Parts: sequence; structure tokens; C-alpha cells
Amino acid sequence: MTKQQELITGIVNSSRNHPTAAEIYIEARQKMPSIAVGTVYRNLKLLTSSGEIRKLSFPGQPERYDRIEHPHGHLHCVACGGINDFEISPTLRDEILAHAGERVISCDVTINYICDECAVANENSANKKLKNYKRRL
Amino acid sequence: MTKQQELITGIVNSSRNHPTAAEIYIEARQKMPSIAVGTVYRNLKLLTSSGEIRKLSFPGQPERYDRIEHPHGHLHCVACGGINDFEISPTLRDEILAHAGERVISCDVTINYICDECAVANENSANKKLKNYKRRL
DNA sequence: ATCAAAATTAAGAATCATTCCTAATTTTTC
DNA sequence: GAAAAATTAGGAATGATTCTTAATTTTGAT
Ligand SMILES: [Mn+2]
Ligand SMILES: [Mn+2]
Ligand SMILES: [Zn+2]
Ligand SMILES: [Zn+2]
Repeated sequence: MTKQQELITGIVNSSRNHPTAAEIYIEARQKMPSIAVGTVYRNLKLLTSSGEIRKLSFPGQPERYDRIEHPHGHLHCVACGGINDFEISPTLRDEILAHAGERVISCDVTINYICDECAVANENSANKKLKNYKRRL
Repeated sequence: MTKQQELITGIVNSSRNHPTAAEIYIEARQKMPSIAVGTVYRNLKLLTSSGEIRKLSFPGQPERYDRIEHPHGHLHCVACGGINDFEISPTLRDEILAHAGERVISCDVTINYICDECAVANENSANKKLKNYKRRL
């Protein structure tokens, strides 16, 4: 594992913000000013495909990276774009896995919602959004 | 609702392939050769944000669009990139929703795995991939 | 240690998906 | 049926990610 890989792994594993590649690159430059953006992308891809870290996709945003800790899902606020973790109970996990048989690698659970901050900050607008939305649950 | 919107909605709702914007554009041109690619993107965005259709994000792929039928999750083969639907049981749905309180808009459940076809087509390679992978369930 | 082969990197060009801009066209309102 | 508002086609612009290449670092056999 090269210095660059170690640095990048460390940044992802110590972050609780689900950072993008660009954000990881900015942080990496603090410790290693010569690092190239392509190196960050390449190593993020390597680390992801070996399962060292986790890659998250949200519509309209650049990809985000997450550490692998206890399995958890994500609450995604459609108003501010914020992403928070939530616990996946063993029951829920087993229910999900029962659907897929063997050869399962991982699973991603994302709940799209309007977070508390956005709801109080802009109550009428958030409520309108929620009301106009054709919900699918 | 304009002719273009109607056409695009129809294509998404009649497709079972989770098509990308580019694929929808190609199909749209069959019926309306003058339609512009920007129009497809703009209307897909409008339809998505009003909840008429559903937008799916998978790492490293362009965004995909899905009709809204009974709630379902997605099985994503990491080998071939194929995407298939799976039923979400009411139990599973309720478990998921219990995590998010009110103000929920939708939820996405994706299981990453290696599909049957890929497993038999390239048994040793798929098994190696599965073995080298640090699973997170 | 010494050298050659293999892997990784920095830098920046290239690509791909998506959005933005503008003038023309269509739809709505009065 | 004219004026105003909304939508479109077409293409330029943007942003994220990958690709290319030459230089540097690591590996590993002598
Ligand atoms: Mn997380
Ligand atoms: Mn589907
Ligand atoms: Zn929010
Ligand atoms: Zn497959």
C-alpha cells in the first residue's frame, strides 16, 4: 500500500461526512501537496472495488465515499442534499438478504426525506414540496 | 402536458429496462425525430421532481429512470451492471419507514450481487471477485 | 547493493453526462 | 386574435471522471 493509498484510506475512514472525491483531494493536499487528483480517483476506485471503502451514489451529486463500519443505511434530505446515517437492525438486514440468495456483496438502503432543519427553516416550502410529491413507499 | 412530456413519460412507463436518458432519447426520436436531447433531460428532471417517475443512481453509470409501480427494490449485478427488480414485502417496507419518521418521500433499496448469468458464465472469476471482496452486509 | 522489470504517480488532455443559453415556436390568457 | 408566458431545438458550456504519457518509485531476482 503506497503512501497515497494510505493517506486516502485514512481520510475516508476518519471522515463522518461522506466526502466526495474533490473533498478528499483537498484534504489530501494538506498532508501531501504534490498529490494529483487523478491519483485520488484511481485509488478511490481501487479501494472501492476491493471493498475497503464504500461508494455512494445520489442523483445529481458527485459520488461520495464512506467508511465500512457496522452496516448502516442513509437518510438523504432532498431539500439540502444532506446525508445522515441510520442503523439497520439485524431484522431488517436479514429481511433484505433473504431476497438475494448467495453471491450478495453489499446492500444500500437510502431513505429520501426532508430533514428537521430544512423542515423548520422553510416550513411552508417543505410542506408544499412534500404535498405536491407523488409519494412512493 | 406537452407532446414531448407525454412521449417521454410513456417511454419510461412502458419500459422494464431502467433506461438512461440517452436510451430514452433514442427511443423518443423514433416517434418524434425533431426532439432535442436537452428536452429529454429537462422533462425527465421535471417528471422526477414531481414524483411521476423515479430516478436511480448506480456508481459509474449514467442515471437511470424507472416507472412507479408497486414499491420495489433493485438487484444490481456488479459484474455485468444489470439491474433487476425485486419485491419489497410490506414487513420490509414498514421496517424501513419506521426509521425515518414523517416527511418521508421515498426509499431506495439496492442489493449488489453477482447475478446467475454472470456466475455461471465466468464461475472462477466471479468466485474470486466474491472471495477477494470485503463484504459488508 | 545492483540492475531490470513492474507498478504507481503527477500533470494535464480527453471524454461523457448533464446543464445552460438563446432565439424560435408553441401554448395560454385576455 | 394579439400579447404574454411557457416550452422547445440546437448547440455551447460545465463538471465529474477517466485516460494518456513520461517520470518516479517499488519489487525482486541476482
Ligand atoms: Mn454512511
Ligand atoms: Mn425497477
Ligand atoms: Zn435538509
Ligand atoms: Zn451479471
